[in-house]
Amino acid sequence: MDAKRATVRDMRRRNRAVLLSRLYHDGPLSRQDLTGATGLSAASVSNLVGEMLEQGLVEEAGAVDSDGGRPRTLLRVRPGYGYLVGVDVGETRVRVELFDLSMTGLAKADYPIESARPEPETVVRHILAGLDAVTASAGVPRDALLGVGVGVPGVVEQGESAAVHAQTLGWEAVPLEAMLRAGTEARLYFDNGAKTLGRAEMWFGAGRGARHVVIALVGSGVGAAVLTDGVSYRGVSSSASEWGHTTIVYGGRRCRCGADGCLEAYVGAEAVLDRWRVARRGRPVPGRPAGTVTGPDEEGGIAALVAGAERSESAARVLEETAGYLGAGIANLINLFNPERIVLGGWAGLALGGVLLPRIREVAAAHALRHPYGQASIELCRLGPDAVSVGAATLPVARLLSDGGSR
Amino acid sequence: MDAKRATVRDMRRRNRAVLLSRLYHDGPLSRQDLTGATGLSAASVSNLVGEMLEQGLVEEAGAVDSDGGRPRTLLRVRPGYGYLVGVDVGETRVRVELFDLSMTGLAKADYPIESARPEPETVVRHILAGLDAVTASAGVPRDALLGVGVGVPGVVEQGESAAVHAQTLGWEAVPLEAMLRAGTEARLYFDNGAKTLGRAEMWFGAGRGARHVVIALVGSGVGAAVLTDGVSYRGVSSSASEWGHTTIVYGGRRCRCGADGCLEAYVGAEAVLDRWRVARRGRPVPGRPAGTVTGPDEEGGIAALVAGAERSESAARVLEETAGYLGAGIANLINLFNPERIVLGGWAGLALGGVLLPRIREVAAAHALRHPYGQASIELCRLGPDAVSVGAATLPVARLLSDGGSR
DNA sequence: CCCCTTATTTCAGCGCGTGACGAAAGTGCG
DNA sequence: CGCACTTTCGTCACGCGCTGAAATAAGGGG
Repeated sequence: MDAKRATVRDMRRRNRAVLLSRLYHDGPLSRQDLTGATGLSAASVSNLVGEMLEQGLVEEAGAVDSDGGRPRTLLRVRPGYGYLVGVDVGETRVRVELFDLSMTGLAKADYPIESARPEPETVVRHILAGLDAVTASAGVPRDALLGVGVGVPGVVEQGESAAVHAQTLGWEAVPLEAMLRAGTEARLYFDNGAKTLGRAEMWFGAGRGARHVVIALVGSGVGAAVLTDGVSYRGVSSSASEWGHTTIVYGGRRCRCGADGCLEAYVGAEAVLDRWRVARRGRPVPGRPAGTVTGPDEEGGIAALVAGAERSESAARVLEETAGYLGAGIANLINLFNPERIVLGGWAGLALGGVLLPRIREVAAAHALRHPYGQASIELCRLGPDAVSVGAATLPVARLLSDGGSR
Repeated sequence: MDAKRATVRDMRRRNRAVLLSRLYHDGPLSRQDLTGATGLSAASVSNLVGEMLEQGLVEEAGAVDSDGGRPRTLLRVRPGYGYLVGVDVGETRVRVELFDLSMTGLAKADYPIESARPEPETVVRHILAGLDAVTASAGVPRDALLGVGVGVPGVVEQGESAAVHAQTLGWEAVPLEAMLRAGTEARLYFDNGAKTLGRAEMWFGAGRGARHVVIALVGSGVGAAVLTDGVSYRGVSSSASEWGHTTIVYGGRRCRCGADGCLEAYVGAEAVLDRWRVARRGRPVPGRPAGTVTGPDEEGGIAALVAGAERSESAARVLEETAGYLGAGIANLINLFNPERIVLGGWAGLALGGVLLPRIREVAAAHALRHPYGQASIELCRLGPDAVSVGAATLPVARLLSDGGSR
């Protein structure tokens, strides 16, 4: 509604941003290529690139013949211009990983979390320790750190200072940004872990090249990230895309969120295993709402279910039903968001999708409207669940690119 | 991903756009107010406003005392600078309406559609006739027409030339833009009718002031429009927000779209009446999928249902169930889009919402996650269903504002 | 009528992209 | 080996557009 005014400086920043993003995403390019790709005049490209070369933001990267004439010198973003830290706050461990600008991993530190409901202070301590550890081990000085991205399980309320609501950790409005800021001067960025994974997939995985992608993640929980032109959709406070808690079976199974018939209560890993248990024994464990029966080894359970499909009729039936719910849930995403591509991931999503993908596509086709379905492809994630920290580290990179590298 | 370069001219266009939008939406303002509101320097505001005054885009509108000093002269967008036409292609009639820039209706023409599956040519002929009729009757010359916005029932595929897919009209990829362009030189804009209604509600109705709104429309069909900062969310080809065909009861009632368990098959007007019929007779008409039983007077039926709630137990039950489905569907919107406000409308939505709104809020609260629910208010549309043409006419206005009025 | 306050306009200054022109860096042919 | 040709890249004068400072306009009060 209210765009902000533009000054002559914003223009330069923006043009630097355009050039820098182009160089970053589309590999080494010559100045010539850049004039064509961005529409800027050769003079401006030369000017802007010269400035960025001087600042060490970009560097020359060889040359390529140009039949007959002066060879083009290639340019790329200089990986060593700055470093990023990506943090993955998982339910069982905190991972802190250091990257250079080319997203090459340089160091990594893991801190296991014992409690199912860890104190925020503990997590903060782990993150700060990891920050020290990875920068020290790679010999990266503090002021070369462009920023720290943190992916958390739960809702990140972006605002003056980011706060986290994570039901699974028992966190309510934890002022994570303020807490971390007390211990470091690095620029901090926060987002939901599923969304950072989506970012990673978008930049380096199955989402490459698409403008409009929905990443659907299925693990113990179920979430989604909607990404348009590289930026993720956020509502009023960024708690958007709570796909797992949309109603898909009105009046159906009780979900751990307290509502009935959530998608998560049917296709979340716990829920799938619980449904399998019911299918084998004939009836559910009484008095226990679905989803609370957390096995010590859900991953093994899902693997067993997938493996058992050939021999066991109950396993096959549960899988078939899961494909049904998942396909309908994906059809909902297609109808609501009309994406170019749906990327299914998460550890359970990958395990189930590996065998169920064709069936999921069929069900989604039956539930979605013909037209949007025809424009969407359904694929599996290419990066593993470890990419959460990669995606978190792209948060400062995105900032750098959209700022054009202004300090 | 790839923003476009900026030149020094883009800057001026954008600053004009910022000023113009401010003036348009926030009523008469003085130059002084504008400097504060936009961040531009007083010199630039004066310069830009002077230019726009000269072009007749804005005009002075009185003055207001400023304790002790020179009074501020107020400025506003000049309503007669240009004129808009909004077209509402409904299922029973084509309405063509002429507005000035302040959205004051100047002339109107309706053309009934007899066939349930009208030929595109017929509709095009009506639109062109209406265009002539309204401009002639108001004495607006052709070159004063800023543009024509058309709202259609169905999916608008934006592209080189807009095409329309409207299942209810039996239209498949109708090249409406090309067809109209053959008969007029006006600038043409197309969007789904529900979305244009959402735009109207956003600019002049219940969405005013909110940055992030979802408009949920319930009539015979069910649709939604997601609006962020005044622009509506579109997917790859803008067929986004097909809320009515998201699955809410897995394996449930057959919908006219062919899938099972769509929201529309429960809360669409036809579906509600069908459910009521079933509730009264005890069983459905066999062999007839739900939703195809189009009564001649659905509106009367819904009114009767609402009125009958006090006496008839079956009516009360059907209403209660409807509130449940609608609440769950709205909760899905809240969870997925995390809006600031949900606006329920459409003729059936208003009729049902009038009595069911408190109950719908309760159900939505139970189904949505606490956090996003807490940030969303649920309200009723303020403008009637006739606002489709108003919303359609805002399409060219939006273009004017974002262009800063450059020719 | 003069002074004070506030709003608006004027003006010099500066940043920025552009087009034109020229330098740089190769290739191919005599 | 040198010259012509091709293609890429850098430099410069120019015009546009925003800004801050100073000047001017428009009232009110004494």
